[in-house]
Amino acid sequence: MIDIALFDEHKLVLEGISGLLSGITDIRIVLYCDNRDVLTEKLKSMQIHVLIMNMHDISVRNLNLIVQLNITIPKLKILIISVIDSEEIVLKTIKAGAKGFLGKDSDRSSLLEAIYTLRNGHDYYSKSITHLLLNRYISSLKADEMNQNTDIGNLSSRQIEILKLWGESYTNQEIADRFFISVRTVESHKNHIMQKLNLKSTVDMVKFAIKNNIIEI
Amino acid sequence: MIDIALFDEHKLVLEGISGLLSGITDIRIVLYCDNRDVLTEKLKSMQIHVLIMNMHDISVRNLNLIVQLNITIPKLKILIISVIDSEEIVLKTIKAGAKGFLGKDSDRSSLLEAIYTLRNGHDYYSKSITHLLLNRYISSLKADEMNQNTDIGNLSSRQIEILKLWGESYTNQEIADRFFISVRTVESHKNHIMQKLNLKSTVDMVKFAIKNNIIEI
DNA sequence: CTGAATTTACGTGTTACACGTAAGGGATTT
DNA sequence: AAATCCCTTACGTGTAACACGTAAATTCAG
Repeated sequence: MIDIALFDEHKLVLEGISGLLSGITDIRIVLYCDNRDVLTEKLKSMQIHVLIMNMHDISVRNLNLIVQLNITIPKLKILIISVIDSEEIVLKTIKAGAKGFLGKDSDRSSLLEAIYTLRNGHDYYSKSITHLLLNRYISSLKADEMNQNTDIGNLSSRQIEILKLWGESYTNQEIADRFFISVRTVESHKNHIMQKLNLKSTVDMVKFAIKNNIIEI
Repeated sequence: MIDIALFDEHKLVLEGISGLLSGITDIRIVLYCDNRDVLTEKLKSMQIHVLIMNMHDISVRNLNLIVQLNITIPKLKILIISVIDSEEIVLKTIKAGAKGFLGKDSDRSSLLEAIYTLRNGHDYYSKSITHLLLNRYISSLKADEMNQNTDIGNLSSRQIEILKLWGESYTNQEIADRFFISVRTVESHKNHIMQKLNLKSTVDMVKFAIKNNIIEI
């Protein structure tokens, strides 16, 4: 048996969703709520599996509600329903901690699917959302590839070694000790790196090293 | 009419795919190729819409082939078929420039769907691939969120201003001039930032600033 | 083998950082 | 009203890092 809570500030929507779920034997709606202020308190006192929440807009209040619920009641899975399936709203709600999102392409069967999926501990996104996220991811993958391949190859292996340690906040002296060379030599290496890459400052050198996966953020 | 090329080093696979596509009136296989060395030349001399390529393994040769084809024949859409639908192979082929990927869950109808989708200029990924990519993206989104929210809020607006300029490789003197304050004050601000955030070096300060979107890479 | 690049290193002057100290202002608390 | 906390400003002093030039030994490729 799955216990559901419904939250929306319009009672009509509550009734509509409620109707869609009537007749399902293993789904039970145990809370209807149209008041944001009492929602958290009520949810805290009950053992609810899935909260279905309608997102009319992407207000900070809504996002905060999701974040707060995830903190106070981690077991509760939040399923978002929204007619607005813009990238922004989807990404922000997921980041806030929603475990499912039903876009405007969803029907009764995908609602049920989503509830069962969330109950089983997995995420659920309707088709349109899936496409949207996927496109975004793919293009970010491709963008990644574009931004690779600067001229790390021009640096010698020694120079990269130095850069790597320096990028982990070692002092020149520590680097010198590690390689059994003089501090002045470490300085020379860094000078050469700066000249070779035409960098103006050490800040730029950090950025370069990060871009080229020489150091981790 | 869509013109297709098939590439695989095993002739059996070529015949198998060919069989799946026979009887489709608007799809025409115009090139069967089992030899990597002549593939590019033949493709260059023909006007082919979709290349179907079987990926037995994720070798550099295969990935390079995709990259090279995308450079020399940009109009050509590459559709990958593979029984290995590991994350690695999928991500790498997509990054290399493949426009579609059919995992082991695919059947004849999804092959057709993929061909038409690619011909229309869109990407196509079979269900298992879609799930795989989506999970990866979602977890990266959530990881992002985890790594956010360090204690940027503890920095005063003045301190952030200083950090921002310094992160763009301005010298202390330049920053001082811009704000009509002493160089020593700029130093003080940076000292306070380091103390407050418990940073050991300026390298760490750059990393902090990047993590918290104060400066761009 | 020869020229170019790498690795090593120093000199000298400037800039940045570390750590402490401190005064004045604004906001909040007691 | 006084005490407290934080922010902004600033200095003193010593150390570390950087800028720029120079240079020798080594390595590497044409």
